[in-house]
Amino acid sequence: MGASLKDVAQLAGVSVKTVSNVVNNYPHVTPAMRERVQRAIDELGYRPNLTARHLRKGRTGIIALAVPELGNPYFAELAGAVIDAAARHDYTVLLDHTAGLREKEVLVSQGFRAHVIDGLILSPIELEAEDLLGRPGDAPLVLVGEREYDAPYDHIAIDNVAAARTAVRHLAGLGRQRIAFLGARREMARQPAHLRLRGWREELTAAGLPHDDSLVAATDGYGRWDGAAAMNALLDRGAQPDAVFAYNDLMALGAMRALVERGLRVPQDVSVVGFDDVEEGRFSTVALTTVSPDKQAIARLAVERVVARLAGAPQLQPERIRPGYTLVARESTAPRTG
Amino acid sequence: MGASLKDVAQLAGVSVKTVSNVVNNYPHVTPAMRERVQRAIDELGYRPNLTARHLRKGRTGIIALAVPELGNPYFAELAGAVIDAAARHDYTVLLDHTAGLREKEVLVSQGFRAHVIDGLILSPIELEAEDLLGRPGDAPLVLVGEREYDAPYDHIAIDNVAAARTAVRHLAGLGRQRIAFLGARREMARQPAHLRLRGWREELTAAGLPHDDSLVAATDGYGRWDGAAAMNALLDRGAQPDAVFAYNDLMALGAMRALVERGLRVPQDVSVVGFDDVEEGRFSTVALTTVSPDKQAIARLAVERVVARLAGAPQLQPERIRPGYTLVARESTAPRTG
DNA sequence: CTGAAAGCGCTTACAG
DNA sequence: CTGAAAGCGCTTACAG
Repeated sequence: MGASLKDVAQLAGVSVKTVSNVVNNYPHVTPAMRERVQRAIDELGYRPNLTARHLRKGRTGIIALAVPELGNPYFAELAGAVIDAAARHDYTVLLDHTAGLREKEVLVSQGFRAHVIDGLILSPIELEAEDLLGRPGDAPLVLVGEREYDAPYDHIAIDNVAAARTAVRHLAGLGRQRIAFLGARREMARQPAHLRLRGWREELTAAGLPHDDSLVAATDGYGRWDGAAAMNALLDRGAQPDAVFAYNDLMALGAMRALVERGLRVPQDVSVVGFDDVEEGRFSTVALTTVSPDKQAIARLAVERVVARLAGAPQLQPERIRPGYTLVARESTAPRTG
Repeated sequence: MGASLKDVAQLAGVSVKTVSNVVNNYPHVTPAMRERVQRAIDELGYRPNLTARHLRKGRTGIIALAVPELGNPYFAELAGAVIDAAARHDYTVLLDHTAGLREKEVLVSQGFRAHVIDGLILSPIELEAEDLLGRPGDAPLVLVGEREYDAPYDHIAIDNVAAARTAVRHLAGLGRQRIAFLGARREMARQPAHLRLRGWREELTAAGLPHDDSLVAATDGYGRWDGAAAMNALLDRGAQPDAVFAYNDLMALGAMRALVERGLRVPQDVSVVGFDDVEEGRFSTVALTTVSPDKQAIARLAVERVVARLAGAPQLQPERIRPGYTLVARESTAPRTG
């Protein structure tokens, strides 16, 4: 049991209000009074009970972040950036992961831990727009990532179509003609890879290249293993790509591994481009070319948006915000010289 | 503004106690009463205010986890496992990272967010035993990882000396004679690599191999870049190792990258063993041999320990708990055949 | 099985 | 510049 405000007030011989003033650095307190109270605080080892404060103020200073999978370094790096950005606004971060399961995403979006979180940043995979309809509570929700919704919520995401086109253009510029796409899904409509696949298709057309659907590999997940499996499936059915654009770095890395195992050389035989710019791609034996979204900006904007809404920014319209990205060319798409 | 218990009670024409009984699934409530109350709850869209509950009960159901760096996949994977383990006990996880900075670790260990977290799991890098002395508050603290302290706290960590010896034994068994260690620090006493370096030294002795200090590379950090830099430094000073045991997988991966850049082959010229078994090592072009700590067990045990202390387990002595580990041999230490 | 009331530890008008 | 008092929304003995 720690000491309470009342205990401190009693020891210092003042009212709780005065102690509260001191604790909260209320300016108009005489130095003598401040010192007297501080002495009592030190003596008792008093620490304010934040829970009581929360109840009283209706705010906790905690925002939740829910990502699909912390094992994916993209989300781990993003989470780190969100924690830092939140700290700059004196917020702490409650972290949850959804495994990309709609059910879990719904649970989270409906406000898990009601009243203990002031706001929520969610990176959904399978969530549908209708799931967002009757959100109870008033904790602001900010969406992050490549899924798009017709829903009145802020959404922070780079322009995935344009970014994908940049990647494909890079490959086409290298003279590659049979550019595969790894990471589609069976039903395409609203899946995460949707926009990147569209970018792939658009840019192929722009480059005057046919888009051969046998060069598209569908997967169930988005990890290294899925990338390797998709690559193998493609090769097994005789697709013979000379380049691969993968949904993300993890899949690209898995694909590279599969290529090497089959005796194909990267980049000489097959060029590879990923998406996310996770650190690991910089250190793979063949360093990975990738689309690098500005993760710091994504994290910062998401947090700022939550904070602005909490500050009651008047008439803040739900907005689609597009942070920047760059194509980082590395060894996996080095021009054929040797 | 959500509805309160009182609002529900009023609408249902009962006392708040009765509503509380329903909300908390108190068994002795007549079905008719339960239904009446439930109807009022539904109508008002009532959701209990957890903050108030927390204040009243003195518990929040939140435990904090502080790791050095989420960008290190080992910690990201561990964090994921902790979140899952905590969920099994109905706890949510507040996540923070310390960058391995003593100052931040002290802050965290002193109970950041007092009263909002019920307990704390901390993986320290630079924290000293004395920093743990006058911990205020009574939130249980469980330590995790390779730093060891003479302090009355639970500590979950695999046997780092034995694990390191296993790795070095594996290398020696391959006939390697000049086994380098990557990841020491300038002042060795209490640094994280301490125990693994000791294991390296002990096993070298046991194997009848001299331990040449020129084969030990010190680093400042523990990332991929540090591993590459340490490897290069070692090679630059003409050390000529035929094997490398790195403090962790990230450093091992960085070292492999450096070796390849210098035209050295892994494993033919230099065998490499890491530590952590992060998924990325399974997919590197040369799959990485590693010591694999049982992360699930570490996470589970840490959470269980916090929960047990919160449940007021009587006379629970602070304990050092040692989860298991295995050596996973992969391509980076394949026997020389070719 | 249900109700009336106190209290968790704060903050904040409202006085003075 | 400081004090007395109400109230945030729950839970929990204590009665009945």
